[in-house]
Amino acid sequence: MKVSELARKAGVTAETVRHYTREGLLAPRRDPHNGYHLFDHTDLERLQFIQRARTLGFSIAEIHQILEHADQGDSPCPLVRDLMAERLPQIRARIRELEELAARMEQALAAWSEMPDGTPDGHSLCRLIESFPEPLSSDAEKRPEASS
Amino acid sequence: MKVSELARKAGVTAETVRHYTREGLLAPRRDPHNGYHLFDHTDLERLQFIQRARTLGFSIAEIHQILEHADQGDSPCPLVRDLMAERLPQIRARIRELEELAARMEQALAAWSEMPDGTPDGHSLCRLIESFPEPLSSDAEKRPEASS
DNA sequence: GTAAAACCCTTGGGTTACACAAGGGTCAAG
DNA sequence: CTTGACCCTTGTGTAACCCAAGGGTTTTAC
Repeated sequence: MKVSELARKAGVTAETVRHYTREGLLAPRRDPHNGYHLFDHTDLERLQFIQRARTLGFSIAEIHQILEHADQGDSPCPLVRDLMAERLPQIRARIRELEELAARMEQALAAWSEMPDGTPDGHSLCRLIESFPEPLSSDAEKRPEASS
Repeated sequence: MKVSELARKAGVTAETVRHYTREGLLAPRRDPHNGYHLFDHTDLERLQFIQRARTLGFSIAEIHQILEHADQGDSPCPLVRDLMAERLPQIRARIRELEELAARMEQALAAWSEMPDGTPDGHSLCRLIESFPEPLSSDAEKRPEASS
């Protein structure tokens, strides 16, 4: 099958399939006549595997490692376990950070009602933001993805 | 003061200061003699404001808007409130996603003990991953930042 | 007084996981 | 045989910086 059919069966875009192919996660045959990528059933399984791994938080680079192990006949499972054990506390930490962030924002919104909007006067831009504690210089705080 | 001094006082890297300057968040004077950026106290306040806003989840582009409002003498507070009200549910949603992710990973690690590692056999790459439910094609699940 | 250390500048490339557009070849249907 | 639907590759953009290179400047130390 060709790119779009594989993409449809797996529920991803054709661009994603091409991306994975470029990155070497998928290695389809080529139609020698026109250069089209030709995928088979194992490619579909592989793609579904990739998707499951993505929902488990693995990066493309990590999945690449996992697939290489498997392709060499080695069990990738120990690697997978190590990666998970490494990532899990990071996720937990991230959750805590975001919870603190949400708490700060709620606190800010609540404080609003008791604070006049106030025009910036050269010493204050927005009290609402300025009234927050200065971020400790050595903080483990990482930015959330502000993807509005 | 010069770049490094401002950076040190605010607890960021000199690169970050230069980045904000390039992006127009900071507009230091220039030493006409050598072209160095020259910051004053209001730049330090501005930078600290930026940092607080960052810990509140605002993007650089949003902070740019906020600062522009303030620079024109308008109160940026209503804008800030709108942005927060918009972002907060996104943060909450993100927390839920990450919690589900963490739960899946824990489930996976727990399931491990009852599952042999198993060499990939052409139909299975890693049961641990494959035993997870197929991601529903239309999922709102966004990837966590796998920055190990 | 001068040489090395420490800073400053700009430009350009790298990071993640794709999305999107351009420019052009291929293929099935009418 | 001409659309329209695909396919290909290549290049660009995204967020918020980090880092290196190449080259000027200032400060410090001997």
